[in-house]
Amino acid sequence: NDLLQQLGLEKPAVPQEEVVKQWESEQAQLKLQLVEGDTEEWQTAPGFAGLTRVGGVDLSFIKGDDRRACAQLVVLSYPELEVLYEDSQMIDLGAPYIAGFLGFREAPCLAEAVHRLEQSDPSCLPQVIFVDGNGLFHYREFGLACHLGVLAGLPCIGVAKNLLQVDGMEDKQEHQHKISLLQKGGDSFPLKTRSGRVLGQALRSSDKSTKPIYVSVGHRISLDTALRLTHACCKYRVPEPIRQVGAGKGRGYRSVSQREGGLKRPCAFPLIVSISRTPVSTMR
DNA sequence: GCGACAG
DNA sequence: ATCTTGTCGC
Repeated sequence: NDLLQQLGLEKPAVPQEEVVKQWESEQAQLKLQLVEGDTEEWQTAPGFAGLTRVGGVDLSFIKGDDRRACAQLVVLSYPELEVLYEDSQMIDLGAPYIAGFLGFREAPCLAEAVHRLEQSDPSCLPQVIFVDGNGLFHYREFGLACHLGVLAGLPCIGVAKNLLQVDGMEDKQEHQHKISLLQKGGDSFPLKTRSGRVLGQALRSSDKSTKPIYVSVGHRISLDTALRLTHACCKYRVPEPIRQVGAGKGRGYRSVSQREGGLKRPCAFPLIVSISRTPVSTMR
């Protein structure tokens, strides 16, 4: 393999079929550790009393390169939704993107980001993490949000911006019709499997957005709690924790104080702990 | 051949 | 995921 790399050639490719087969069994294995219901006191408390930190994670890529990416974790205060902590790290993805197996590509590096914070300042760990992608609303009921939840051992909520065609849930037209019935922010309808099991909820996250977001359980939270908290974290269509992660794309070198508005008050936490080694100009 | 395909 | 300008609407 070293010789092949020196010659600029690719390593012998493992048949994707084999990889998928392996990953399917790994998903089934990890799924055994999944916890579907509420496990924290704040989750059932009125107004989510006791919840003070919500997290968001995401990966962003450089145009032509599907291997190099910037993995980010942000922690926001709740209910203020102000940024308390931000971690950006350039990483090299080992795994390719295969629909239904996003977790193998993204979960490991995101779990590492959580681990870094766990080591540096556990008191700043998020009590729940919003994940860009599905949780139980998935072909085998184990999407990225479940995957990360199990790896990190933290409550996670899956939020997808596009509908994943799971099962034979229903006609696309019937789905569109239900969407048209969502009148205001907070309105939602269940995403049921053919057997009647509810895997998620389509949520109109704000009054202004017509296109819903798809919320599902990741880990250690109930769907009802996930839905209510997601709505509570939406100023715009995308939940603030995930939106703020996006706001940090390509800004690995910039200090937070240079960002719009800067800090509104002193913060006990370091804002950027790890450093992106990719020049800002190459991002986005 | 055509549609589907989270990020 | 990423590439991209304007445009329509509140």
